[in-house]
Parts: sequence; C-alpha cells; structure tokens
Amino acid sequence: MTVYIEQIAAHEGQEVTIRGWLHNRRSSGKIHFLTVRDGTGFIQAVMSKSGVSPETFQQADHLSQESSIVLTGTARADTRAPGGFEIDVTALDVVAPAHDYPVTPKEHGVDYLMDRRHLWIRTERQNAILRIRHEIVNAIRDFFNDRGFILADTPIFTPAACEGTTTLFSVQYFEDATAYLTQSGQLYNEANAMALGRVYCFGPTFRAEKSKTRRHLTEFWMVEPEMAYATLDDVITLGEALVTFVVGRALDRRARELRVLERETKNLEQVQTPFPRLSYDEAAKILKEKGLPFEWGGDFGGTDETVLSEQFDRPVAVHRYPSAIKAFYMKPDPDRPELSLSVDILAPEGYGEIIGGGQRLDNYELLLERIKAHNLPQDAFEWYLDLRRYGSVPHAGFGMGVERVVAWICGLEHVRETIPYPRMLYRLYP
RNA sequence: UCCUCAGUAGCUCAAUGGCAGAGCAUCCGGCUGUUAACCGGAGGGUUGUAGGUUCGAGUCCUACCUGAGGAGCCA
Repeated sequence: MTVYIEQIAAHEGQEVTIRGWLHNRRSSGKIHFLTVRDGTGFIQAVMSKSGVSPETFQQADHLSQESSIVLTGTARADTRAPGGFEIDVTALDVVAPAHDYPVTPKEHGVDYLMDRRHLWIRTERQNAILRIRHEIVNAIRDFFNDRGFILADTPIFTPAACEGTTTLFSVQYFEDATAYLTQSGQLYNEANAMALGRVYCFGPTFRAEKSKTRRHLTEFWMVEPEMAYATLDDVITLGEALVTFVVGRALDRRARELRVLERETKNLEQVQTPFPRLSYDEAAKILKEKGLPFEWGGDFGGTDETVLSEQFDRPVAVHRYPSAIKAFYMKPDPDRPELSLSVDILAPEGYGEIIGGGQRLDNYELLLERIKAHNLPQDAFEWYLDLRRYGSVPHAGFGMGVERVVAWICGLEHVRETIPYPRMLYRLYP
C-alpha cells in the first residue's frame, strides 16, 4: 500500500510503499540506513543484507543523494527513530539517479544556497518553514472568512502611486502607458469596503526601495482588511485578534515543524489578547528614558522598535503617530490634529513592525487638501475622492506582512527563508 | 545611495610577506544500529578581476566585480 510518511503511524506492522527521494545514506557494510523524504516528512529505511536480494543491496550501496526512489517494506515503531517509526526494506526501485547533488547535508553559505534555492527547499528545515507559512496563510484566510469578511482582491497593475512615498516598479503597459506594480491594495480596499462592508485583499506587494536588511523583500505578501463604519480602536482589536489566532494555529497544527526549527515556543504561547497599547508619545518617552537618540516627530528605526518590543512579553500596539510621518490618507486625531489615528503592531523579539494601519481620512475637503499638499496627481485620485463625495463613513483597516509574521513565528534570522523564491535587491534568480 | 566586512579545491574554512593545507563531498576499500555515522587510501588549485610595491604576494597598496550585515525607507 502506497502511503505518505506523515501517515506512517497509522500503518504500523503493515507493508507500505514510500515514493520519494534519498535524503541521506549511511552504511555498516552489511546494513544500509537510507533516510527517505517524500515531501510530507522524513523517515529512515533499514536495509539488511539478509533482507533483500544481493542486487538490491548492491544498488543501495551506490545510491546517491536525492536520487528518486520507490521503496517497500514493513513499518515498525522504533524509539531510536526521530519520527518514532522506521521501515524494514524488502524492495527498492530507483526511478532516476541524481549525480553530484550540490546541497549536501554539510554547511553551505547563504549565497550558495540562494543560487540553489530550488533545491534548498528540499531540506527538512526549509520544508518546515514553508509548511508553517502555508498554515499561517490558511489561518489568515480562515480568520477573515469566519468573521464575515469578503475577499475582494485589488489590482496588481496600478495607474499611479498609492501612497506617493515609496519607489515603485514600473512596467510598460502596451504602447503608451506606464503601469506600476502595487505597493498596497489600500485605496481600492476602501472602495470595496464601501461596497461590501468588511473586506480583505491578500496578494503580492512590490516595493522598489533599495532596502538591504533582514526584514525586507522587494516582493512580499500582504493581507489587508478594511471595514466601513470602523474606528482606530476597532482595527487595533481586529489586529490583535488576528495575530493571536494565527500564532495559536501555528502552535496547534505545526508543532512538529516548530520543533524541527528548534523554535522556543514559550514566547509564542504568551501571545494572547489584549496586547499592550502604547501611544506614540508614551513610546517616545520610553526611548528617551532608555537613552536612545530619538526625537519626538521622527519614525522609529530598527533599534527603536526592538527596544520598545523588548518591554513586553507579547506584541505591542503603538498608536497615534504624528501625521507628518504617515501616509496622506490617515485621519487626524480630533483631539490633537498633529497626530494621526494610526497604529503599528510590533512583534516581540526584535522582529519589528508586522502590522501597520489606522482610520482613514473621510472628509472630502481635507483629503483634497492633502492630495495637493503631497503633490499627487488629482485626476488619478478622482475615483478615490468619490468615496468621500458619495456617502462617506468612518472606516479603518490595516496591512499585515506575511513574511515578517512567518519569520517571527519560525524564529528566523531573515525573511528571505519565509518564501519559496525571495526577491531582493540583488536576488532575482532562480 | 552610504558605512562595515568578506571572496583560497565542488562545499565550509586554515595558511607570521617565504614549499597551496584540512574536514566534508566524489571515487576505491573496511565495518550488521547508523543519526551531519565512523576507519584507511586516491584524485582534486589561474587564491574574484586588473594593476602596483617587493628578491619573493593568498597575505601589503589602488581600482573594479560579486556577495553579506547595517543605515535610510518600509510590512
């Protein structure tokens, strides 16, 4: 019976067939140990000289790493096996050999591995990360779907800059026009929320910033919810519920993968609502007290974010940033107009900003003023102004960067390992 | 774009300005419980590129190329 390795426990004592690849091989002359992987897991197959034909035993002796193989044998529980089970091999079929496989079980440098990313993802560690990413993406979709949000995807080709701040990738759009790859579904989300109430978009996002840090990719995935008739408070509550749900799902369903990564889960288990909420003013005060060279009015740098998040055992919501350092569409705080009704949620352990959002400017005159002040082309924003012309309501939303969440939950040094093929400043291959 | 660091065998790395080395991988041999198995042997080099200093450069100097980390900007 053909089975997947992840289901092996249900077949103890039975004869099973595994279809996969040879991950590693050890031998003691008259006994071979073949570590096989099939995409669902890794298992050690034991082949003794007395258990198979001489030809099969000889063949296994020369089997190279990553050769594709189909093997049959008896599933047996064994306390010595990392997964709890082994297979006593009775038959082996080599589908295709692999010669001089470059990603050996030994150490390799980052550049070497990145050039071979298409092979690197076969390793147990990368496998675990991508499985956790899958779980996180699924959890995000379930979270919004279960709460009545409608998935309404926003365009990837856009006619103009959404926020006017970051550098965009441009592409030739047929003969005459230039299109830009989206940096946020935000503005379209607002229109969708006016049509559907509560919506979210979930897709790739592109930033042509020449950022060269462990927290940046040029192409990354972002989920952006937007709600009509919602306030800053509503999005903070939604954000902390989302983060808590996603972390809980990863702990619940991907414990094995987190163990592979040797992730300390104690910190993740503390992620429960409510999150501490800190005004920008209070955050600035903390940074001053810690002796950092931070001036009120500026945005937080990487070090600032790390210091702030270290004050708490769970993510922290920092709200009401100065309007001057936030996007033009942020609504001013009625009590203090120099502040915006904005929020960033910072992950613990120095992983930085994972959520950014707030309440949107819903007043026509003020929005028009802001568009002009930011030197944005008004005609490109006429449709966006329409949302304030025809039944404007308070509304709010945020964006959450998937790769940063995955890096945090997995405890990774760099976001480049959280996506199968990362796109970075100097990385477009493979 | 700026700052810092790195580039030597297929991979990971050594080598005081003085003979180009090790482990792993590969190939050959040994081993019936290995977990990155181990033991013995063999093959494997335009020291990123181009100049310069020196009796002599992997090593020092200059420029360039490639990459990494960080800054700015952001999720």
